[in-house]
Amino acid sequence: MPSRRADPVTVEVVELIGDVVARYHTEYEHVAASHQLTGAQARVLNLLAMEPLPMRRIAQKLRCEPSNVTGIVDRLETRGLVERRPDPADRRVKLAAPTEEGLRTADRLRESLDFAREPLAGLSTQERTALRDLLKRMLA
Amino acid sequence: MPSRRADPVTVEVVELIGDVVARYHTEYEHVAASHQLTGAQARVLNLLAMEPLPMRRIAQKLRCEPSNVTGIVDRLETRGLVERRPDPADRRVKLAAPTEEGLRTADRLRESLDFAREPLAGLSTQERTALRDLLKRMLA
DNA sequence: TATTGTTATACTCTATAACTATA
DNA sequence: TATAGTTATAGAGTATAACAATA
Repeated sequence: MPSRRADPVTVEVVELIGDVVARYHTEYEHVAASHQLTGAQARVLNLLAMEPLPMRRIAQKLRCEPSNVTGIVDRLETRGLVERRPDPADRRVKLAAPTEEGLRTADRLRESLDFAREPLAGLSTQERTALRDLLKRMLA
Repeated sequence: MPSRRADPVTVEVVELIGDVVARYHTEYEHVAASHQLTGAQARVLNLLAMEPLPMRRIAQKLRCEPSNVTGIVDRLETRGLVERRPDPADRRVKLAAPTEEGLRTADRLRESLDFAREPLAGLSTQERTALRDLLKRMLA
């Protein structure tokens, strides 16, 4: 292998992706903070708004240890945004589910995020389609 | 404003960007960990490998409070990867600079990252160019 | 007076290991 | 015995406020 040095365009794309990542992260944390939530809390609340999940599944989605989820859900529960329910099928399992207020907060969170993520507005439909296809291929 | 609901393609692109962000983050942390560094430490070391910086500037680059940089640089300094130097022009300022070993680590880190980021290899030069231009417009 | 870096403090996220209650 | 969730613990990143040295 004479060299794995990337060509100039690849280097540019990698840097741009770094920019996208930084921007995405900054905006996500900012929107979460505007709802008095940390990034991790916002992610969990958003997950649970789609469907209630066992603690273990949350950890898998977040790619972290199950012990961490206990604290995150604790804090959401203290805030009245999430509640733990027993799983009728397996008494070892606790299902974390959003409360009514949690669902409302998740909705407002998602609206803010849609808005914050709208740097795409400057692209035409054709361009967005092209971007979608390229990103898909890249992640394949 | 009747609705700010995004069109389906935009939703798809936003989700794909979320995937890219997650993947980038995972790989960055993984590569950093393989060098016994946290993500924040790797980012600072990478910054300093480009040029020595005052503590204040590092905080600005990381978008965090200056007090946090003290600890991160402390840990890099304990590891012998970074050193603090006085700024001859302003005795209040401390310049953080990589040691020889720090530069070597930064080089190996960057090589690993180039390799890890190579999902781009599946795209042709034309496609990479198109992706670059779309990302640029998106970030403009 | 204003600025640079640090310290002190408190909170959150993180992983590891040990514990409990179920299965 | 294996699994789900928790607790205990320790390390790291984060923000805020107060401080010393220097400008």
